[in-house]
Amino acid sequence: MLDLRLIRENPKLISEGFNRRGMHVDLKPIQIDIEELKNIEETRSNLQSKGNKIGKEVGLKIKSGINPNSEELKALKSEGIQIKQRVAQLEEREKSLSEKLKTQILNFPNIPSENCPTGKDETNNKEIRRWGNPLQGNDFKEHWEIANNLDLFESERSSRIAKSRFVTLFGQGAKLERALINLMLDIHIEKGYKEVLPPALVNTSSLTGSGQLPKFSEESFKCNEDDLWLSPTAEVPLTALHRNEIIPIDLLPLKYVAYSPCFRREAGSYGRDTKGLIRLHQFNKVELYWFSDPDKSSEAHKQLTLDAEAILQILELPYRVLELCTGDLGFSASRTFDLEVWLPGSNKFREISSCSICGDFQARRSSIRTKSAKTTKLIHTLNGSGLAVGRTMAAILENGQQPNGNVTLPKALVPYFGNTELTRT
RNA sequence: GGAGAGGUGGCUGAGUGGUUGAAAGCGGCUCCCUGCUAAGGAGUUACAGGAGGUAACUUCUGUCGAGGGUUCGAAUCCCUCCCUCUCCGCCA
Repeated sequence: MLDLRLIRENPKLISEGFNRRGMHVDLKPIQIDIEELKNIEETRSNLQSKGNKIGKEVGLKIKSGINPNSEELKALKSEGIQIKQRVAQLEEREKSLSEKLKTQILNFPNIPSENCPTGKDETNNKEIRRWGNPLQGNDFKEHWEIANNLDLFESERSSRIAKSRFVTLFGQGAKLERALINLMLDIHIEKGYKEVLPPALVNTSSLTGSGQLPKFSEESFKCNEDDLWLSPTAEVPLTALHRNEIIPIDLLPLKYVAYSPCFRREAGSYGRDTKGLIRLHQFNKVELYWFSDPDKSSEAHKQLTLDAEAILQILELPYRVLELCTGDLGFSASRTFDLEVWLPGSNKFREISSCSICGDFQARRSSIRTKSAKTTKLIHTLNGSGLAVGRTMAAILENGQQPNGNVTLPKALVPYFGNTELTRT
């Protein structure tokens, strides 16, 4: 959420930020509403002040022994009633105005960081670095073919259980998923992250706090009987973990790593990535999350990205790092580095992690602050996958595939999996 | 799901209609005294928003789980909801 005060005092900064995202919003009407709201608040609080004084006066007079039914007191009381009625009128207007403003502002995305390159869409993203040697050739199979051969998972019967875009893992496939989750968690814990296993269902406030609501309600599954949604990413419960808190500055940064199943409706992606593990309604993810001192968040962003990259390196998976341009930036992010893993079967890089700094955007929505000696200020939040587990499995299958149909596993995974390769059983 | 109890400041915990934003204690901070592993004394210590001032600061409003209501006046009375705890039932 953007700062009301900033909209009031520096609307240019905001509209320029929106322009860089390719959005054009006229802030004038909002500014007018903010101004009116301010004026109403002022008159209202003056009236209340008057009312409070009358209340006290009545109390004192009664105490001093004046007849409670005297004309003097009656007059005071009726003045009190009148004030109360006028206050009620003002409050009504105030409430509808501030609700209107709030919904508008909750629908505004974050302002891109000045470091974020301006661009129209994903074609303007900037490659920053590469790691590893991508396998090239025409003989590489896509991961679902490999998996099918090894009986790792099945999609068709999963739609019997649930619907399309769900997958059921079997045998070595299930075990590999488990091994990957454990490896990722262990490595991050080793680096000082605190492990969290959050609820998979989250309420409306949590989704609003991290930016998924109100704008993207069609992206998440909702439980109709309750104020609960299936969490689309652990970013949501992790942000909500410290909602309405003031975190002492010497405790920062708080670094969390969370494994969670993630649920997404994938509305509007019919026909895309219908095969395999790339785009599912339910997938597993290990998420990295920082609550950072706002003065140190830029450095934190780089570190978080490196921590996510470390998993790819340990798993010997070639990848590249992209800096997203303003046109491809997510709603809550002010700057994002995407990690894309190499998939030789389809001969391209695929997103496997998105490492974003959100500045105070989520912190303002969720009211998460820090306190140093004198001042209280909003903290900065950062998140990134470390990594998306299903896509990691796809990458391991495609990069480790052998001509005989087996898959050689990265060395680091062997202790977790208990074998050096996946074989036909 | 049924019955009961309760939700107050960083924490513990008073407060059942009138200068109570809230006693007391703990903790935190500042200063003083003393000087050796400690103790004592004084002061200070919630959050949000508005107005005024370069600023230190002053001032107004709101906030005692949330939202309504009664009243000139509510932490205190009434209603609804949420949450926590205890007992019973059910359940992985």
